[in-house]
Amino acid sequence: MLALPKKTDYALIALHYLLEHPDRIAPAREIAEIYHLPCALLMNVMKELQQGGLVRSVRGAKGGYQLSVDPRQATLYDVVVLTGGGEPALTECCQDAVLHAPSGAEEIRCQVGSGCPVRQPLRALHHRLVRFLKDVKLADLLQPGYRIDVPLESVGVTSSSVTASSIRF
Amino acid sequence: MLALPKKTDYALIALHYLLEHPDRIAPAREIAEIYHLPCALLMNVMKELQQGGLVRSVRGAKGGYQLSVDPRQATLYDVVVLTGGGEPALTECCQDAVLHAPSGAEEIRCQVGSGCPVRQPLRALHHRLVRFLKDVKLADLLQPGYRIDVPLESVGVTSSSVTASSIRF
DNA sequence: TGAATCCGCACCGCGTAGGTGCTATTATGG
DNA sequence: CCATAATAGCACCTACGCGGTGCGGATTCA
Repeated sequence: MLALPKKTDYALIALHYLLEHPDRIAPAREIAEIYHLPCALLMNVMKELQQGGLVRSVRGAKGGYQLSVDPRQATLYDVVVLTGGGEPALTECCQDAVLHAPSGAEEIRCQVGSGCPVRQPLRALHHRLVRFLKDVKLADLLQPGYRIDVPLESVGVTSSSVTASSIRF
Repeated sequence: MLALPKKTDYALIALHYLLEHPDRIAPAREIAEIYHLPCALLMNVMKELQQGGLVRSVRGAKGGYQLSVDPRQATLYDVVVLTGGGEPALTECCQDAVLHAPSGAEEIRCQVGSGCPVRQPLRALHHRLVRFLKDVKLADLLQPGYRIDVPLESVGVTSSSVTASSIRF
C-alpha cells in the first residue's frame, strides 16, 4: 500500500524516453522493446497520457508519440492522476468529490460520520502530499543529472537549504 | 492508488481514542461502538498494533487496550507499517528487500533491468516519503489542536516558516 | 494496396483489501 | 470452581482493481 501503480512507472519511463528524444516521433513499440515492457500495456498507458494532453500522438505508419508539454511545467501529479485513475486520495474522506461537494456542505462518506476525530488531520496530510506531487516537475524527475540529496538523518533540521533542482517535500 | 488502507484509518481512530483516555483500559468493542466501526475488524487492527508494540493489551474481563508508547515518539510511519503490511514501497524497486539485499549487490526485480532510467529518481522520492512519514508524530497528528497550515498556493515559496508543531514534508 | 501504427473497447485472471466467524485462551467476579 | 467477559489466533469468504491480452477499426505512409 501507499504505492504507485505500475502504469505510472511505465508512464515515467516512456516520458523519460520522449524527453531525451524531442526530435523523434517515437512509436510505443520502440520504447517497449528498449525497456522490455509489454508493448500492448504501454500503448494503453500512452493513450491515457495522450488523453491527458501530456503527449501528442501521430497515427499511421511512421507514427508515434511526442512530448507535448513543457517538462518544467508538467508535474508528477499530472502523471499520477492520469495513470492512477483520478485524483489520489489518502483516504476516502480526502476524495475530491467529497471535498468539493456541490452542496457546499461536505458529504460524509465513511461510517464514522461527522464525529471522526482523524478527518481533519488526514486531510492536512493529503494536502501536503498533493502539494508535494505538484512540486515535482517532470524535468527534475527525469533529467539524467538527478541526484538524491537526502542527508540521511538530518531530520529535525529545517530542510530549507536544498538546491533548486532538488525535490522538496 | 497512493492511498492508505482502511486498516490504517481505523488504527488512527483507535489510537486517538486511547490517547484521549490514558487512564482507561478501553476494550475494542467500546471504540468500535462509539465510531461505528465493525468491531471484529477493529480487533484485527488492534492486534496488529499490539504485535508492533504500539498498544498494550489486557486480556480477560475488564480487559482492553492501552497506549504503550510515547505519542511524541511513535510516528505515522509505524502505524502504516503495521497496518499496511510491511514497509511502504512507492514502486517494486523501492522495496526494503530489494534495497538492502543480503548480497550487497541490489537485486533488480522489474523487467526493465539495470538500465531503468527512473529507478534512482523514484528511490529518491521514496526516501522522501518515508522520511516524511517518520516525521509525523502521533501526538502531532492526533492532538485535537491540530490545524492545517497550508497557505493554499504558497507553492514556490520555501516553507521553512512553519510552526514547530505542524507537519513538514 | 499493403504495412505500420495508433484507437477504442471488451475481456480475463489473479492478488489483495476488506470483512466475517469460530474456537482457544486468559482473567475477573461471584 | 464456574460463568462470563474479553482478547488471540486462526481460517475463510467476497468483491474489486491492477496488470495484462485481444480484436476490429481508423489512419497514414510507401
